[in-house]
Amino acid sequence: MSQSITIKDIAQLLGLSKSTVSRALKDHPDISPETKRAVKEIAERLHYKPNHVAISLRHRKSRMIGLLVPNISYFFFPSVIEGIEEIVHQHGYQLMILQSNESYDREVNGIDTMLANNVEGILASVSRRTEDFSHFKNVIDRDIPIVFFDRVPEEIKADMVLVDDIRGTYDGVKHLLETGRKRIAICIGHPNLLISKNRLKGYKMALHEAGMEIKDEYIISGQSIDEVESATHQLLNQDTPPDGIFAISDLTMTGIMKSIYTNRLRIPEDIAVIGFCEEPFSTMYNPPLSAIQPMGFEIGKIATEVLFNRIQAEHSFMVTPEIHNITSRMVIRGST
Amino acid sequence: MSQSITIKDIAQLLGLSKSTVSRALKDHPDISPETKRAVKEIAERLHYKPNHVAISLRHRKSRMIGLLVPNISYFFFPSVIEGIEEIVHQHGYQLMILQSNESYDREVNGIDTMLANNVEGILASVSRRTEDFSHFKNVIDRDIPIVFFDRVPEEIKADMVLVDDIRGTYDGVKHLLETGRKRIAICIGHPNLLISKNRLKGYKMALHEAGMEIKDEYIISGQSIDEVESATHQLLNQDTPPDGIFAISDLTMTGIMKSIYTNRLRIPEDIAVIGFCEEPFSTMYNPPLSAIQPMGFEIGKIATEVLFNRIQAEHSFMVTPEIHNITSRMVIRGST
DNA sequence: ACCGGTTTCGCAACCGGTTGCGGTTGATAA
DNA sequence: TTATCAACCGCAACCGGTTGCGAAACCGGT
Repeated sequence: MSQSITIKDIAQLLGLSKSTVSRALKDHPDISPETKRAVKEIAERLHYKPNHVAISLRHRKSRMIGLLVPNISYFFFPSVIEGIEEIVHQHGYQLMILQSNESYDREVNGIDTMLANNVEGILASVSRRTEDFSHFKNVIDRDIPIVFFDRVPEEIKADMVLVDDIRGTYDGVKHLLETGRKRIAICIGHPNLLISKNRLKGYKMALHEAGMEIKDEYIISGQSIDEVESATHQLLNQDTPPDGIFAISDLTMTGIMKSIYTNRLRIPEDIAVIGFCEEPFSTMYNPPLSAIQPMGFEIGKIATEVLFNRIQAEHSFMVTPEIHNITSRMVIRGST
Repeated sequence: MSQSITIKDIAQLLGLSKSTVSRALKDHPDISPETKRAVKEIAERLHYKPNHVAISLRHRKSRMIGLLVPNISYFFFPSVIEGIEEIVHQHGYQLMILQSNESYDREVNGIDTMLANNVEGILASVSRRTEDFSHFKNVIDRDIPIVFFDRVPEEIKADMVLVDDIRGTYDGVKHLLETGRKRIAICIGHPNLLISKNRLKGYKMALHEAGMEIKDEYIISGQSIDEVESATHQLLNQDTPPDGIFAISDLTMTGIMKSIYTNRLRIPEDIAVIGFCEEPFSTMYNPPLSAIQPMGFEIGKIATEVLFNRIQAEHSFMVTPEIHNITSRMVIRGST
């Protein structure tokens, strides 16, 4: 009972050849109805399950999509993955998830194992430490469709799906201005990432448009909750502390809120808070936060749809890559 | 440039046979040093990468571990996955993650694809809707090691790794009692799950030991944040509302806190809160929560270590299954 | 010159399915 | 009776590696 049963077993039991069994199982017209019935019945009875590995080897196709993410912990990416899974399963594919953990080596490694496992397409969000993108060029050279999302490389020609970073930040900061805030700070992430640059750009645009000065001491950053928390602590304890703050991500938001709590500031009386923040986190705080929803679920869905379009298209490399900007939604709650 | 290069390509280029190339690449003693050098050099130059699918087919081994979880969204499971990945990668294996999304069919399906992909071992946390466990028996019959964690089936003989649910809840409730709370409520999850039963048991033990009555109206439940929130709302607005509440999980904690916030109750003056809650969520609330840390990271690590022990042992089915209880850590913060 | 032993490599089967092509059988038409 | 053709099925190669076994080539010893 320990070995799984194969086409050969069925063939021997019925005195047929492997080929006949194989064809019978997939309703090939060359096979007589009686043979088909017999084969299918015994296959059913023995719980025959085709071996994906063998099929993958023969067809050079695996019905698997590779997903490369920096991490799946806590924020944002879980939502993206939910969106991805929905589409992937609609197509009868499986998802192979690899985490880079923000390590360049593991990212390269992950791409390698995906290729070695014959994935038919790749969804990727790059590590913040990645500055050499040749492993991705490799994928493209091998004609394997790849779609980047959220954290995208600037210099690669491929499909991209991302939130409208500039617009989202611009809207958020503008909303702070409209509610009367005069000293608005921002906390950004790793400067390597395009999203950091773009979100900072949106911040500056909004301030500039309002004729306000951009002060360097109101621009802080951090890679972890703790780093953000202490950076925020410094920010809040300077001579002219900000009266509004924009958080670039769920992670930075957490650090900021912790610092505000320990500084016993009242929200929104003392300081207003808004930023990119995914459900359900924005409503875990007290008061619930006004937020720009990055809509990870939609990003995942759209990126996967784009990917399947490429997979199904012939000569996908001929089609020019597209950039999809997802417009994020701003929800106003008690923090502004 | 689009096709990946194979052992055959190298063989032809050097006028050797496939077998010689294969052996040269893995330093087989039968091959002369010069041949090895030549083969390795050209393999390097052509970026030869062995095809995992072919190897998997031949060896009936994939160097892949299958992970089945209800979902990877938001709470708890991401931490577990981090722990799992650490060990899996230490062994040079890859992780294949499947989500059941709390659906029985998708759980069965997920197990099937894992088997079809020749995973060498399975880590599983069952869906709350699962009541028939024959798909797991299947795995065991095929001699594929499987380790359950957190949400484990009661009637299957296999290794289990779980937090000490009874003890954790007992400790938490006892702590509420020690800080003077008299009317302690609990919010549990789906009654199908052993963890719900056990955690409820710990709650009753603590109350019983203190000579206190167990009131049904203080035992609420919910499957989603919204359900928990409205159940908590009812709980808090009855004639004799509780002055302490225990949350069975991060998810229920979120619903409880939302309800407490909207009811404008003060923590811990009006009501004390404690429960199973993973970092960093327990510190996102205001005040930061006293919590029993389920230690997902450790669970993942230990479950995976147990699994690899099984994989490496011969006749793993001979060894009697073990149950590993992880003692959770209680951290007291501002909410009690 | 012959024998035994080592070194080095190739043949072919195998893992589990898939598929082009060719063969056998029986019925039908000429 | 024989040529024709469809219906049905098997042979064998293939995907990309792995491996048992045998063989050729070369060695030194006698």
